[in-house]
Amino acid sequence: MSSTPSKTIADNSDKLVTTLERPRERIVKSAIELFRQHGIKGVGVDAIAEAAGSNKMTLYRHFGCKDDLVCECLKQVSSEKERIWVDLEDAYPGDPARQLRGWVDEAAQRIFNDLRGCDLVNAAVELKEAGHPAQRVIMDAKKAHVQHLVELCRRAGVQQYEQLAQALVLLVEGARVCGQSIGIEGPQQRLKQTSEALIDAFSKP
Amino acid sequence: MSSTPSKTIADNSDKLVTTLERPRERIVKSAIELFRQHGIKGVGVDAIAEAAGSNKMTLYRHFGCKDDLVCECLKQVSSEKERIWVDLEDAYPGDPARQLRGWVDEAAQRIFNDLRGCDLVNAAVELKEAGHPAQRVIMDAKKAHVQHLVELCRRAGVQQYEQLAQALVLLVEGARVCGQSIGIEGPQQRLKQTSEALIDAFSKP
DNA sequence: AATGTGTGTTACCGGTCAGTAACGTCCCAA
DNA sequence: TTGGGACGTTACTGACCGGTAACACACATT
Repeated sequence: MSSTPSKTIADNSDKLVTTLERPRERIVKSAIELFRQHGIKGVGVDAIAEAAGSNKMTLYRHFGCKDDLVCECLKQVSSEKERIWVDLEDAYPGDPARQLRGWVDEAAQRIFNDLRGCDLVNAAVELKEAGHPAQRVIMDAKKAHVQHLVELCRRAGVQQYEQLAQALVLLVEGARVCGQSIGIEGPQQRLKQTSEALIDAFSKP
Repeated sequence: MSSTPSKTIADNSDKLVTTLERPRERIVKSAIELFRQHGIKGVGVDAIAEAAGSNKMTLYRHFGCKDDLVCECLKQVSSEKERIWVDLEDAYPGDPARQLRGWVDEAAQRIFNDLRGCDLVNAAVELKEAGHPAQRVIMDAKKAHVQHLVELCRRAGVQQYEQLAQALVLLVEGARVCGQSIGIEGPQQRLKQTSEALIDAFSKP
C-alpha cells in the first residue's frame, strides 16, 4: 500500500493493531474493539479483517465462522475480566473486606470511563436467537464472576454473603445499563454510595 | 390465500394481529413483538409487514424509513410503561408508600415472566451508532420514568427520596439484565428481598 | 535447493436487506 | 356514478454480508 521501509514487518501505520502479534491475535483484538463500537451485528467480517491488517481468508482459516470468532472474543473478554480477582489480591493482600470495596470502586471507575456497558451483556442482548453458541459462553462467564464475588463476600466475614454479593451484582449491572440508556447523568451516579452503604449494613452485626 | 368467508374482513387466521385495527397499528404491534423476539437489527421490514398482514409499501407509506418505525415502537412501548403510575394509583389510592412496594412487585413480576429484558435498554444496546434518532427517545423515556419514581418516593415520605429511587432503579435494571445474560437462576432472585429491605432502611428514621 | 506452512489477493456466489416504482383494487364519500 | 384516498401486489435496484475457490507469495526448516 505505502512504502515499506522494513522488509519483514509490514506497514501498519493505518491499522488499529501492531503487526508484532500474529494475525489471529490481531483479528480477535480488532473484533473486540469493533464489536464494542458498533455491536456484533453491526460489524462485518471484512471490516474486522481490514482493521486487523489482515484479510477475510485468513480470518476464516482461524475461525470457522463469524459465530466462532464471536465466542472467542467473548471468552477473551471474560478472562480479562477475571484478572480483577488477582489484581485485588495484589492490591490488598489478605484483606478480603478491603478487596470487596475495591471491587465496587473498580466497577464504578469503569462505568464512568466507558458508557458502552458490559460486552457480555451487550452480546446477550444482541444474540437472542435460540441456541446461539455465544449464549453458553456468556452465561458461564457471568455465573463464574458472581460466584467469585460470593466467595469474596464470604471471605470478608459477611454472614449473609450470598445475599450481599447478589445485591451488589444487581447494583453494578444496573449502573452499567443505566449509563448506556440514560447517559452520563443517571442513577449510576449513586452506585458507590449505595454499594458501600449496603456493604456496611451487611458487615455490621 | 385461503377461502374468504367474509368479504370485507380479510382472512387473518395465520397472522399475529387482528385485522380490526388499521394497518398502521398492526405494523407497530407486530414490529414491537418481532423486535422483542429477534432484536431490531435481526428483523427486516418485509417480515414486519407480513406479520402485520400488510406489505412493505404500506409500511413505507406510514413510516419514512425503518428508523422512524423503530422510534414509533419505542414511543409506544414507553407510553405503555408509563401506564403503571395510574395503575398503581388505582390499586392503592392515596397510599404512595404502598404504591412504591407495588412498583417493585410489578417489576419483579415482569422480570420473572419474561427474560427478554427492557425493550428500551435492548434498543439502546443495539443502536449505538452516534446520533441514532432512537437514542433520544430512549433517554427521554428512561429519564421520565426515573423522575416519576423519584416523585413517588418523595410522596411516600422518604427523606432521601432521590437516593432511594435511584438505588431501586439500579436494582431493577440490574435484575432485568441479569435475567437476560445469566438466565432464570441469577441474582435477580434477590430483587424483591433487597428492594424491600432498602425501602425499609430508607423509611425508618 | 526443496518443501510445507501461514498468509495475502482477487474474484466470486447466494442470500438478505432497505427502499422505490408502477399498477391494480377496494371502499367510502360526494 | 364518479372520484379519490388508502391499501395491496409485483418487480426491481443497489448495497452489503457471510462464506468459498483458486492462485500467488514469503519464510523457516531440512
